[in-house]
Amino acid sequence: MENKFEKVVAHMKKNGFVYQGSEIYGGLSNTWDFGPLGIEFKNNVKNAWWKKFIQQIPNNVGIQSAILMNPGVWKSSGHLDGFSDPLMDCKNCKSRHRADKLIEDNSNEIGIDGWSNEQMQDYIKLHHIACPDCGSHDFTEIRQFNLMFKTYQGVLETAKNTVFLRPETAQGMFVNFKNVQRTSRKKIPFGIGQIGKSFRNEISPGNFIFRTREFEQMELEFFTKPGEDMYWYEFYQKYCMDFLVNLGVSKENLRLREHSPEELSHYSNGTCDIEYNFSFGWGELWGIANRTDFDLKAHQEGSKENLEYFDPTTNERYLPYTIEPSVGVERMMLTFMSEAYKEEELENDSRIVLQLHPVLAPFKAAILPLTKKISNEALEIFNDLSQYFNVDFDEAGSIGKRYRRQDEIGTPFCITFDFDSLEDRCVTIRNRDTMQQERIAITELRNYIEESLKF
RNA sequence: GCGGAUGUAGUUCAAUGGUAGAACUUCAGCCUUCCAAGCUGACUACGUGGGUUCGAUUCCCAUCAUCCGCUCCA
Repeated sequence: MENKFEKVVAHMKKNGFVYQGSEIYGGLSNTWDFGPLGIEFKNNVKNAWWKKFIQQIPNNVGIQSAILMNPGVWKSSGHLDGFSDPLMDCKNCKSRHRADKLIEDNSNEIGIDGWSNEQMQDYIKLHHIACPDCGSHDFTEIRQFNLMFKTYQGVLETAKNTVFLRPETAQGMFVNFKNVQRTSRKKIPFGIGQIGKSFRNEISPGNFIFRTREFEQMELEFFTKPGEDMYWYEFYQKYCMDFLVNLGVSKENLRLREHSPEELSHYSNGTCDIEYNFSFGWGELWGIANRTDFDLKAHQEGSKENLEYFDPTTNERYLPYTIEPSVGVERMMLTFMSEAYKEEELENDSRIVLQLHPVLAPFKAAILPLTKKISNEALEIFNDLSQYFNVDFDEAGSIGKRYRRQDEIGTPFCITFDFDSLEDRCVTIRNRDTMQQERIAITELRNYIEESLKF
């Protein structure tokens, strides 16, 4: 098990799942590009989520909102104020600390949220709060780190046309709550989901694609009647967990961790994380939060628009509560990849196998002519199957070598076209995980593969 | 952002103050009738920019990137 994470990372780089961003220019810190296999894999992860969270739940619908939003959105959501950290460095030992945490950890002060940086700085001086690492009292001034990317809409760079790249996709659902409810005619409880990029100026990103400043989220905002929120909160915990398990993540490597009251976000009265046992430690994968009516209320106040839901059966008006399962696409990719990566010892050699669920595999099958002499005939199978699935065609090297190549990139089925196939119109299909082979008619291939894609 | 480590083909490793060698991979050709076979050949590297020097991949500085800690979170 040693350094499994490194092995997985090396494997992804080597096979063109992921490249260093802007590599030929020396890279750009913390940016990663997805290669041919990586984007297939990523799309499969997203499509699997969409299928389970939008397509198969009758009350859920999807949207795609703009990354750039009116700055008022971020003012109301609390991101403009709450998404920035007051940091100070210890001049003696060079460690970095959050000023507000220093005060909270070293005093009985509570509710210092509204304090200005000067107030916090003065408080720390006045109460001789020391560096927790070295005990020194020699801090730099507080510097504000805003976690939101900032840019300008229009060619003038003025404060007035400052806009932000969204730090989460969730607000797109909240601000469209009325639009979606009206046009989709959904009744509470219903959900709005979205997959898209978000941007956060993390102080310290890292662990490969686990934490990047540009990342992709899959978020569902599920609107419930107040009082029914806890039911759905628990429902989605289980639903998310099942999603992972059904796609091949073992239960031992998953755990549910409830947030303590102290670490709850400003918007939440209940949050739990599904954590995965990455080789670098347990890491948060999926956050399921009960956001109450915080967001709709905030936007109702900020926009002066009435966002209440009218319940036609009871004639009640209320602001719904929101249950939010929120997950990062890249983290989920890492989870599936870590889970799938296996090194197997065979009789005389070994193989690396990616035991990805067929739904997630970049190629669903590879068509392999036994020799190049029958490539053209085998190509017909490729031409047929590629109408329905992403499939590969490989005629280079020995058949054994080609099996191994496909094993390494997670292809669940290898279809070998041999000389008998010319006559009997059957092929050998070989299963990646069992290494069992069976002979089936070419006309059955599509059904055979399709069966494996149900989950 | 701070501290520490690292930086040579796609990968893993060499060598050298006189501009680099191999294995595997990849590609082409020959061969090959179901699990990394063989033969022949080919492509490909000193992260970037300065400095010292007659000359730098090698020494020095800066920078960029990666990894590990601090921190944070989907």
